[in-house]
Amino acid sequence: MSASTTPVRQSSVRAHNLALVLHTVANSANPPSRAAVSAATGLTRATVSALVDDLLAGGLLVEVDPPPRTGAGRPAAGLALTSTGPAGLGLEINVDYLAACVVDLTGAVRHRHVEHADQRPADPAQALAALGSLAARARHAAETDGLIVAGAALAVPGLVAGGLVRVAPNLGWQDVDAVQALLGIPELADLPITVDNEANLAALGELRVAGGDPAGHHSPPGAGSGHSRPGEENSFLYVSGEIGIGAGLVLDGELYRGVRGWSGEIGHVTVYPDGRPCRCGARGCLEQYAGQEALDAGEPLAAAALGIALSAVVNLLDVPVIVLGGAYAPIFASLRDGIEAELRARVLTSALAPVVLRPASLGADAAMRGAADTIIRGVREDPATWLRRLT
Amino acid sequence: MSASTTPVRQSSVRAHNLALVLHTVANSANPPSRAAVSAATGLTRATVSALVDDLLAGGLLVEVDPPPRTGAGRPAAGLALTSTGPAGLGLEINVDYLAACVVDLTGAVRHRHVEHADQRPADPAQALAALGSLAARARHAAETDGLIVAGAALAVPGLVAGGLVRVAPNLGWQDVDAVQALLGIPELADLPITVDNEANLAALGELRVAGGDPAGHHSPPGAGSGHSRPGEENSFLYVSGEIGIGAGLVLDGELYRGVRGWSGEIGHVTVYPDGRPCRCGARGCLEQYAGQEALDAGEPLAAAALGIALSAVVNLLDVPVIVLGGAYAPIFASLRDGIEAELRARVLTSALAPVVLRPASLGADAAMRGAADTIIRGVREDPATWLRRLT
DNA sequence: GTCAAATAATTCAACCAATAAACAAATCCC
DNA sequence: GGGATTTGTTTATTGGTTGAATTATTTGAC
Repeated sequence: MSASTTPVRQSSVRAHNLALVLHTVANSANPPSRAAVSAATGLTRATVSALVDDLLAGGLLVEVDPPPRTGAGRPAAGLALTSTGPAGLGLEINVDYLAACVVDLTGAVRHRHVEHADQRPADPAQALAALGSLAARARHAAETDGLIVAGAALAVPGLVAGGLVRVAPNLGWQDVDAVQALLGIPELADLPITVDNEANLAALGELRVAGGDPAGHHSPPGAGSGHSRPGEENSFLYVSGEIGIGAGLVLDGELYRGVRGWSGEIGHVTVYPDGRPCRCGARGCLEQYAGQEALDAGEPLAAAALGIALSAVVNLLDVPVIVLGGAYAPIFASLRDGIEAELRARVLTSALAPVVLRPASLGADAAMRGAADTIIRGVREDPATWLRRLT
Repeated sequence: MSASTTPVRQSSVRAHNLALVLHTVANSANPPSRAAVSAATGLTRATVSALVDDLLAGGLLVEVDPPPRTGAGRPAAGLALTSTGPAGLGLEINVDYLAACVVDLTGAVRHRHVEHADQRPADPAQALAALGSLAARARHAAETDGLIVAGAALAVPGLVAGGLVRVAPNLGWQDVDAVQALLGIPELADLPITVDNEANLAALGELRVAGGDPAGHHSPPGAGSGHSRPGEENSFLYVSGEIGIGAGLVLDGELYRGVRGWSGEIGHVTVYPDGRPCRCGARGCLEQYAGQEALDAGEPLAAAALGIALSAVVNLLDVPVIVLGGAYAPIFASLRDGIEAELRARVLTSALAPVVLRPASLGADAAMRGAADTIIRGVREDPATWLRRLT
């Protein structure tokens, strides 16, 4: 418990407990009753009732048919996340497509629009205008479904700091204020919008699938019961192989962005100190051996180079799981043995517990999904703010 | 705000705010008044008064002479951490010495006992018995000073997991239950005792000096005002060069131990994939080029190898500061240029903001100090539990 | 069929902790 | 000495959880 710097008042207690109840409902396999939530959280039944009332009134929970009866007693009312409440708008701009999706509070993808087109000839303003109209369409479709879009997040393949896209080499962008551009579109002007790096958001997308949430489409092998586990699958490195190689690091269920937001530059980890020169100016960067260009050229060292760099990550951070995404996902089978051989040899603790290596589950949608997830995650973790919004 | 899994009651509010007040007093340059604490925290003066009363009654704070008067108004009563309250017992066992120290709530070292002797011939039980009697003497000395030892922490040069020293190669230990051994000594039997890796604890010792706490002996260059800063000096990598090379990673003021507690194994990060064989079985590990044996042999590649490995850390984690400790501290000047050249070349963002490299400030005492700090940190971050102890 | 047992959910008084505002204390400055 | 000013305490109020009692609804036994 690190002493945060803010005072706590009674209302913070309520905010916390609202989040706790929502979280418990979200992570239950079957719609739980108030009594079940009470047992799971340690809160009194009376308190849970009061909190649930607020969440029902605020349109975050709904009562559904109870879970199958077990014995005697008054039947319970099942609780579930609503599918007509707040939703997140996930946006992505990449070299050869624009995409938008809407995810509801349960984590279900309700709308999905993808527009294939080479963005490189377009200047940032043009590309963002096109994305904006795609986003506006997605929002409109969602709201005719009864959803309320709570915010939007944009994934870009580049370095983001202070809300600005500092540099996105493959788009040819530099210091672009993407948020301002999107806010300039009338249909989006009222939304809170954020930008983040594509690998970071894709990592969050994988988190949704892997850990913490049965609303995701598959359970990881060996995962325990529905509750938030301490670390096993909640800590992993997501590696996104594109032209460059980016990584999103999730530690204990939280994305670690670094002090200045520049973490995850695994593409420029040195693999062969005297190796090939890299466009970053150094020599022997991973990107030169395992970037998409090297892969396309049939680089024989790709898997070994990845294994060496990943071994460094595991030795330093003790992350138990590595997820390969982007261009790596489809060729996972051909990379696996080469990477695992290096991990076995180079990770000091590999004998004690092997590192789990797996392909990304969401494919090309990971970043967009992760972007939308950040929005609904915001509502889930702070429902009190959402409830206050109803003036 | 990640929704934790525990409910919050009113008493948690009090516990949090007690910690907040204590933290604020600890991080103030001059003894603050209740009103100043109120202003700094956002809590009401009335609330601060009530909290301070508890902390005074519980012997964590004392009233001292007020800070120099400024203008009109009733004079304030200054508040300061007590130097006769709870204290932490820091223990260290290493290849050629045993050590114990006592640190009070203000962070001052009140007692320090070091016993030079080669521990390698001794078996674990012998070594721990000797350390135990050193610890008992330190505790006795502290308690005749009016201190109350709140707990002890032990630093060992090895891999610790589940409270056990799994392996400490340089001591020749394997699966040693050091805590049990120490608890077997009558004078220590009532203390909460923990063990941790030497590099981890040394990192925490450096944190005390570098960030967050003016009670440390020097302020870092460029550090801001007394308050807990977001990241600058609160995130760093501490690298401890001994026979092996360990690292303690501090992110946002918290030690990151890894999912299984095995983080920080920088000594086995690959630097030259086809390089010298390492006793871990791999090739080209950093340890072979920058471990103490290589340094003693005058290895010319030491600085470069360190620079390569550290560049990987910075690229991955965006840590702005690297602290060199252990055997590196005394030869810092000779390593600096070589390391910085690699960092400049290989860290992608080095042009945007250079990585700060500095020697450890605490020298050989870092781990022992850090161990003691973990105890008083426990009291500082959760004063409510300490207060409850007075049945 | 009726009644007892069991389980779910709500109501209500008590309690705890923070707040706001009034009040008391101690000093400065004219 | 008296107003202005700041510190610290007192008191009533409010928000939120608790625990016990109460109501509601079902199963199962006789």
